Amino acid sequence: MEEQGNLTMLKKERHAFIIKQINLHNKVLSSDLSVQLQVSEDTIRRDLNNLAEEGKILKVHGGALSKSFHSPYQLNEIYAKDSKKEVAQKAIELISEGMVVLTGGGTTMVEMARLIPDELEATFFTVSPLVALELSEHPKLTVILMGGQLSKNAHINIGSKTVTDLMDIKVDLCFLGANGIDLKEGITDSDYEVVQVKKAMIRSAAKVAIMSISEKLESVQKMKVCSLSNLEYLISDLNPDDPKYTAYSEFVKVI
Amino acid sequence: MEEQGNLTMLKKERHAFIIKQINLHNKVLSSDLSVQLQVSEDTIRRDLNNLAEEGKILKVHGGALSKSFHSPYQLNEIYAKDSKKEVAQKAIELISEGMVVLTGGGTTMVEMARLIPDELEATFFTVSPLVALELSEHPKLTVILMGGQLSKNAHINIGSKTVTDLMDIKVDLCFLGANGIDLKEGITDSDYEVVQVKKAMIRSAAKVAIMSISEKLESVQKMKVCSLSNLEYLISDLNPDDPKYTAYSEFVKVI
DNA sequence: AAATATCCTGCAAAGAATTGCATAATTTTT
DNA sequence: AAAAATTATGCAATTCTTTGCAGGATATTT
Repeated sequence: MEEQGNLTMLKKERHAFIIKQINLHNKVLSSDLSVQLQVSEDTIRRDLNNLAEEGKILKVHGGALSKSFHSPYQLNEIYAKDSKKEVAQKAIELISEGMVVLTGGGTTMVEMARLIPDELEATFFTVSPLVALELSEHPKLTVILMGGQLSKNAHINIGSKTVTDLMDIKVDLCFLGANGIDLKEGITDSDYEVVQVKKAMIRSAAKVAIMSISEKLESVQKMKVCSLSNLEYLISDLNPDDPKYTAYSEFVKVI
Repeated sequence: MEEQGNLTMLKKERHAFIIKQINLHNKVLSSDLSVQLQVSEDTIRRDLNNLAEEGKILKVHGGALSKSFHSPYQLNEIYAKDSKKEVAQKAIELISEGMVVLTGGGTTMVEMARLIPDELEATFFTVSPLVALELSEHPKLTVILMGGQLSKNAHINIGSKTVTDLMDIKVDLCFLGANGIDLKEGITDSDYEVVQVKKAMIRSAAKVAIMSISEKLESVQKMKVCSLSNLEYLISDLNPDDPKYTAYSEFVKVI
């Protein structure tokens, strides 16, 4: 994540970087940013003031904090692990204005829902009630929850109704979590009904992105969802040029 | 859950940590916090003073206490919750083994979902993702979430998809919240799309029960959902023989 | 009432923020 | 394309905050 070397970094770029850091770690220090962005602390402070005026961060002595830090929900809130946030952040960068997106469930997906910038206008279909609720906090998104029977464990909607309803939609990009990812076996999962829904989701999407923390690479579950060739993107917390990734990069865009 | 290792902890972070501890244990000791947060007790005391000035905690000799037991506002909140629990409990008593039930959204409905006894085996349809998630914690229930577009405010699914899907189901009993209840005007609500969904829910149900805290009696909203004659039950926190209820008891079973 | 623990006040050092100003970069106008 | 206007950046001097500590005051316990 070397934003340096680029001698001219525009103010807006720095702002974007700062926001990203805050989303990732919930806080930033002026001193750190000064080093990372190679500008004086004065400039950083001015940046932080700008962002605070825009209401995007909470400026405090020494740096700034995520706004959600102060929200009433904060108290019981358990923040996602940084690696999940990283995955979520990378995923969001694939979404562009006006897109129609379909998402599965899981904590990484919930984290993604939280991190979507306020300016983005898009349509989100989801099979997860939890993701739907999180997305519904967003000011500009249209959120459509696919109905169906609730799975006890995965907290997503399943069953024939969900599958047939998915046949009626056509989306630009589908984000899917995965329990198993393997070079030969592709994407695998352990629950029959969940697999059916994931398959239907993939059929409805022009492009599919798998989001997963790197721990799940090289693991295989009982049932196959799809092979790697069905995928467009593989998003994990790894660096795209990580050696663990090279074999995969022949089949999918690794991010 | 140690916040250390992070060499610089900002003041606001400490405050957040302290609040979290107080919510967890109802009290904190300055000496403990000094160790946990790796700052001098003086700093802790200053933090506690800050938080006390902001009215968030109650500072006492040796540390601080949760304020929640002393604030009249909190008491009201708890009281309001109690009356909702009462309504929810009465509603549950209408559900019998094997029934197929349909529910709307709202805090009372969520409360009901929590209180359903573990032994009950039944099928629940709901238009509320929140209620669905709560119901899915139950060991024996089958939960089906009706899909649709998420309403920003009411947190229920709305739109034509929801309405047409509701046409396909037939349930024994439908539980509905209400914003307005009035002898002449019947059940009323303020949002067009919400009203459409509620009407569809009523059409799908053999019997309809309105759940509402008594404050909402004698209030009228802009749009009509149905008249009292369409209802089977009216459930509130009032006693069935309360004088406020007598007029209603000619049209519906008051509980 | 003596011993102990906790609190408060003022102080000094370190770090952070602000201000004004000079300089450089960028955009707009000519 | 040059000139002018605007905006962004870094620096130095000043001011403000935060923090830990010392010593005295105030509680709390025994």
